[in-house]
Amino acid sequence: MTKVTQAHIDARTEAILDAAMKMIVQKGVHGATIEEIAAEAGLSAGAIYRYFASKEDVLRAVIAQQMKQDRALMEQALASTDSVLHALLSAVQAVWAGLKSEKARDETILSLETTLAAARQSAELGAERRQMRKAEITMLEQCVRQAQEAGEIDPAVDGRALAVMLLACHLGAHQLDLELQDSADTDALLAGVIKMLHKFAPQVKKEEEHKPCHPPSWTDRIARKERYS
Amino acid sequence: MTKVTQAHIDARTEAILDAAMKMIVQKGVHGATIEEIAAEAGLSAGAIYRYFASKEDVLRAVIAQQMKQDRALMEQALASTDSVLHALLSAVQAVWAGLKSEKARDETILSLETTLAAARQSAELGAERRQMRKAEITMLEQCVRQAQEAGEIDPAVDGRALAVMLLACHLGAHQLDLELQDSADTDALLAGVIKMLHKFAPQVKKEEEHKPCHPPSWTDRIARKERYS
Amino acid sequence: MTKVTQAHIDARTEAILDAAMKMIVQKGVHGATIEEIAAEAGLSAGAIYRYFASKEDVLRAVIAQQMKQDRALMEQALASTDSVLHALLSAVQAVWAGLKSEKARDETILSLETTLAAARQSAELGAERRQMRKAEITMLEQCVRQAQEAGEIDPAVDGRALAVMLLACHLGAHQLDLELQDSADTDALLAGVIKMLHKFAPQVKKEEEHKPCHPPSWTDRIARKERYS
Amino acid sequence: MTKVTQAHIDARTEAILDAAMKMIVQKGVHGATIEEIAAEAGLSAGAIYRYFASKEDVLRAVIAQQMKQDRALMEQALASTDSVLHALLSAVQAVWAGLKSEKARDETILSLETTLAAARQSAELGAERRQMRKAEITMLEQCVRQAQEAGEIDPAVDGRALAVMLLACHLGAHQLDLELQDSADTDALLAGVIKMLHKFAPQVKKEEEHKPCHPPSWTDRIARKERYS
DNA sequence: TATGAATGAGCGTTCATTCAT
DNA sequence: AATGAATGAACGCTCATTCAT
Repeated sequence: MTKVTQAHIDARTEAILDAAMKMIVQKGVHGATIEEIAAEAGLSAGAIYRYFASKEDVLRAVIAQQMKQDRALMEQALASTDSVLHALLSAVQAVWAGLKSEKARDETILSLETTLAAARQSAELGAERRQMRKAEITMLEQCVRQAQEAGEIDPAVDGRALAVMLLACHLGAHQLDLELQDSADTDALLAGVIKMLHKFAPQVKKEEEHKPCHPPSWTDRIARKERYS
Repeated sequence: MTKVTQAHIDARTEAILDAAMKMIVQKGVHGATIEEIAAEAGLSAGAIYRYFASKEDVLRAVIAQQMKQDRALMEQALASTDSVLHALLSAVQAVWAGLKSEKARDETILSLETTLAAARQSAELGAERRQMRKAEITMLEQCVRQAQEAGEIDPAVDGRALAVMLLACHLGAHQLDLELQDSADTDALLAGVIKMLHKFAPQVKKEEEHKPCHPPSWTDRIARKERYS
Repeated sequence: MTKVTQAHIDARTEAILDAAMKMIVQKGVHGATIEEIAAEAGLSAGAIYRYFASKEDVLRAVIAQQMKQDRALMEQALASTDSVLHALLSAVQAVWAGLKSEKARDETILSLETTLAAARQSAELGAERRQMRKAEITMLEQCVRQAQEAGEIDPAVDGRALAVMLLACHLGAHQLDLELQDSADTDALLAGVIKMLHKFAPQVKKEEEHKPCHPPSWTDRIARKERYS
Repeated sequence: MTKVTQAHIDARTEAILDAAMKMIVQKGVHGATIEEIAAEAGLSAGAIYRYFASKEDVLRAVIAQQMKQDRALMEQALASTDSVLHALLSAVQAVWAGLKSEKARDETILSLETTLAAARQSAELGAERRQMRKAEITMLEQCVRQAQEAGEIDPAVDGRALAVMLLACHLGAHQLDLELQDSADTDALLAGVIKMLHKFAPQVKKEEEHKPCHPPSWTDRIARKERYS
């Protein structure tokens, strides 16, 4: 007899999560109220509770979704196989390219909000977050190791150290991008990272052959980049 | 004419700010209550309002203070003069050493909280934050430039790009440290950064002579560092 | 013309009342939700409103039904005719036997809930309840009177007083049984009441000849009853 | 510096409890809202939480107070020593006298409300309630035993059974009184109980010598009592 | 007729803020 | 100047009730 399909329920759930993400970004985890989230999702406050057991539950779902997307993004970026160094560079560039996207700011804020929530609230969330970071580091490390075996990166380099540095650069770049807003110079940062990776190569001469995929030549655009006001 | 000296007022103000900082770190901006802050500062809730107009006012003051301290820390770290590269490395190490200190976690949390507040609330706060980051980058860039002029870093390197990368590494390292908790491997990260800086040098041979100041040889401790579980 | 017969409507109404009774017993008048009642009755929440105007309406109906059942129970218990004292004792025992039944607890709770509702809510409900109690007392009083006329109870005894006492014992016994749960000693209470009734007999010698009907010898079981912990 | 004394706090607490009791009696445990209780106590809703941690806490306190008073009343009533039967009769009369008091109705409702809460909600409350009833029964039983030893009650009577019966009569009388309102005939009930107790005496002749203490001769007033309308 | 998604009023509770002391 | 009792607005959440399907 029910006309309301599972698809409808899923759509609503999705809408609530989107609305919640938007409000969290705008007002923060505590500042976002259920009423606002509901209004943003086109519902009344009470209706939220047909889809989530509590506000905390909504928050958890938002965070979980964001973490899943985060990891998927990196996995996918590292999936290229022709040259490991190439893949690494592609990954770096793909992630960096995200900074330019519309939702970058929101995602960064949400990520920081998650970091704080994980650092403070439930130990469970913290553990989950730690697992995610470890997995990310391990993925990067394997990538670096493969590049070393392929002779693309100096075998003397500590793979893990480089992986951690890359991840830190990634996280810091997002934060800087958020803080510097329009005047951010993340292109310069990308160029720096790429140059650094090349410096780690055994031979310094292959500096030109990797020319990236989708975002056409970030490196080139650095020169055109306006200086800070 | 007043019995209550300015010094007394300042002391109280300071105590309130310290207490607020502590509570914000523990509970977050919204989670920290005036009553808790007052108790931590040794006052009653009502007394706060003799020194600050509102809770938001307290928060703003805490953030402002944190930003001032942040900038001071970096300025001081870069004040060394004998060798610019040496100074840079010292600065990097000094900041990194902070990660190990008792208050590192608190300061990172507060910094992220500030980042979020600046990204969200008043445009004024955001502008202030942007200025701070720009100044930091400029400081680092000048440092790099000097090192290049002194022949310590390859002149072909984009100074600003390197500066941005260093700052991003710094910020990201703090965040990672917060998220990985005890299992963080910031030593490896420091080693990576140092190695990277050396890679940027024209001659690779000066790798050993900079041996740092207070925290005795982070580089050495990297080898002893246990792997992730 | 209607496909839906009156029988169907009655069956649904009955099912809803049963479900409501069950939920009221479990959760109390306020604690029972329409949704739970509906689920228990095998309907959706909205369907209830085809049979009852409001939740309060359902509650009223439940209470009315309970009061009707209450009175019917006592009328039936007193219907025996061979010996009036015998009938009285049978009635007492039948009611007491109910304490042991599965539904005793539920009925007691519902009865107390009804008592409270009658004492608080509509004056109409209160009047109805009062009528019920008066009728019960009158029934018992007539019974006692007949026993007195039959020479089974001392004619000097105030029939109404004894009737009131018997009813009070009955009500109190149910309440005690509810409160003492498994460790209740209602057998002892029954024995006391029976002994009391015999004490009221002109001659004390007929103490043995009434041996009850269904529940085999409550009196005998008293001795076996364990003491309170 | 505080002008607000402990006495003030105690007074407020008391006021809240009184208000809570009043509202519970009027609307029931669930129907009584914090706002109403606060208003009745002359406070705003939020102020309640300076004195009690939660609504449930207020309820618990009300119930605990009521139970304490209940037990105290019975203990005191049984404290007389000249004649145990006399004490028992006094106790019965004292409790019965309470039925006439202004607050009797409220206390009965509160007691029933407590009974229901104990039967349903926390097992802790239920256990407490059970303890209370057991203690009451034990007290009455000892009283009966002493009366038996003093030759005032037939030694063949089961002391515990009589005690349980007395308590049940007590509880039932309160309930009946609540339901019959003004037309209740609790005097007749008292007379019945007294007569019953005398019937249990070895010799029936001492029927006149106990003439009670404070409430002057309930027995006498029975005759004047109007019949039901 | 029956459904169950949605509403919206109202609850318990928290907490920034005020103010009599 | 400092207290902390009190306020009152707002939050998260529940649930009786409605109504499109």
